[in-house]
Amino acid sequence: MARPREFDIAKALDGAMRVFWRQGYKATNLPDLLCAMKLTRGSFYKAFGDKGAVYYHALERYDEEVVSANLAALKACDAPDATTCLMPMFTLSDAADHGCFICNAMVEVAPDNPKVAQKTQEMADRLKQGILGVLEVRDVGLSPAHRTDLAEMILHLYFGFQAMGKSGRAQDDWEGRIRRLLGEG
Amino acid sequence: MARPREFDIAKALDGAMRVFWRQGYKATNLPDLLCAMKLTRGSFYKAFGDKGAVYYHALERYDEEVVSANLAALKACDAPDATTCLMPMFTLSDAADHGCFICNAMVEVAPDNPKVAQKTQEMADRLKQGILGVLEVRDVGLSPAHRTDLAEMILHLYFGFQAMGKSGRAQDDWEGRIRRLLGEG
DNA sequence: GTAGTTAGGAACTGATTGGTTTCTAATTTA
DNA sequence: TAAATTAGAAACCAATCAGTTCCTAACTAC
Repeated sequence: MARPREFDIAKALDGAMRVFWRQGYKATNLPDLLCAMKLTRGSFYKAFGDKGAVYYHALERYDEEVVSANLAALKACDAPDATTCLMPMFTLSDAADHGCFICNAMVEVAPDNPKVAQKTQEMADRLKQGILGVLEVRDVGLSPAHRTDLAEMILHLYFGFQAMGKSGRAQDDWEGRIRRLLGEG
Repeated sequence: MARPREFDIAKALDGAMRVFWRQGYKATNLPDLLCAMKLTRGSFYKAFGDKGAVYYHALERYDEEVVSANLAALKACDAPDATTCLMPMFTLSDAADHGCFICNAMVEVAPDNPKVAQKTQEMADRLKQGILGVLEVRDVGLSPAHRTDLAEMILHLYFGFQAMGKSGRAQDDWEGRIRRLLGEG
């Protein structure tokens, strides 16, 4: 006894993810957000509550889509060396030329939003585990502690890379660097 | 034949630097900014023009004060190993528990402000040169190209470290990692 | 058909935004 | 003393902000 929802919640959140990813939280106003979600104000507030809630859901979708796809690619890689598998993380694709949503959320939103802070940490941990998995399958000579350290360093390199990318800095030869870091030179 | 300015421009910009550093550009409104600069609206607009101009000046002051102090410390360090000299960069002091202003500006402002983008790149380059200086005095066995690569990696590690720090993540043993990265283990 | 829920659109709220103007009083140099 | 410039406070501006309300129309299940 009710008219069914016409828009697709997942698709709407996809649009929200994209616009928050590109513009950040504060810089995205309601009209921007509604346009990206293809929703009107009424439907928006009835379905999601408020802007902050949608931002969190957008983070969740980034986790489910982008991060998961990233992890799957790391896992599926069959190159014999770890560097080759990790390189895509250090190639700014056209689709992601606005940086990494996790990094953006950490810097802009996390400091005064504990829920977002925790979510970004969880996502960073997932990435780290993915990197660790790549190392475990290959550089078997390393001690587990050393391997964890390397994964953490690559994760930090990744975030630093993403942050600097947002200033438009030209990117350099990361393959050689990662290779040397992992002793695969 | 004119009443002299009573407030200290440098001190006012210092206050602006602190509040922008802590809160970011968008999250800092005029009342916040005026309070931090200890200025009234009238004096503010007459002396500086607008909020955006003050943000840029705040970045410049960060460069002159914080970055310069950082570089001076790197240069003055007399420890025999590079790691010991670089470690302070990876220790979040109380004074800077809101991260690194350069990193914040890169992520929040640089994407749609070319002047800020260029300034952050210049500041990052200064940091890199400082790191490079530390390496040049010590690890003389390295080739120049390898040394530049290492400096760039440490710079990226630093920015990644700062970004992740904003999510409140507990910090781990960076001394061991840097030491191993530089072959000083 | 009717109850219940949705969509879409528009109007509206109260608060806040960055920025301007206008006033008086103070302080300087010539 | 007179011209010039500042400080400080307040009122004011138009625009924008997130969020609410109200309306009609559409749709589904009972």
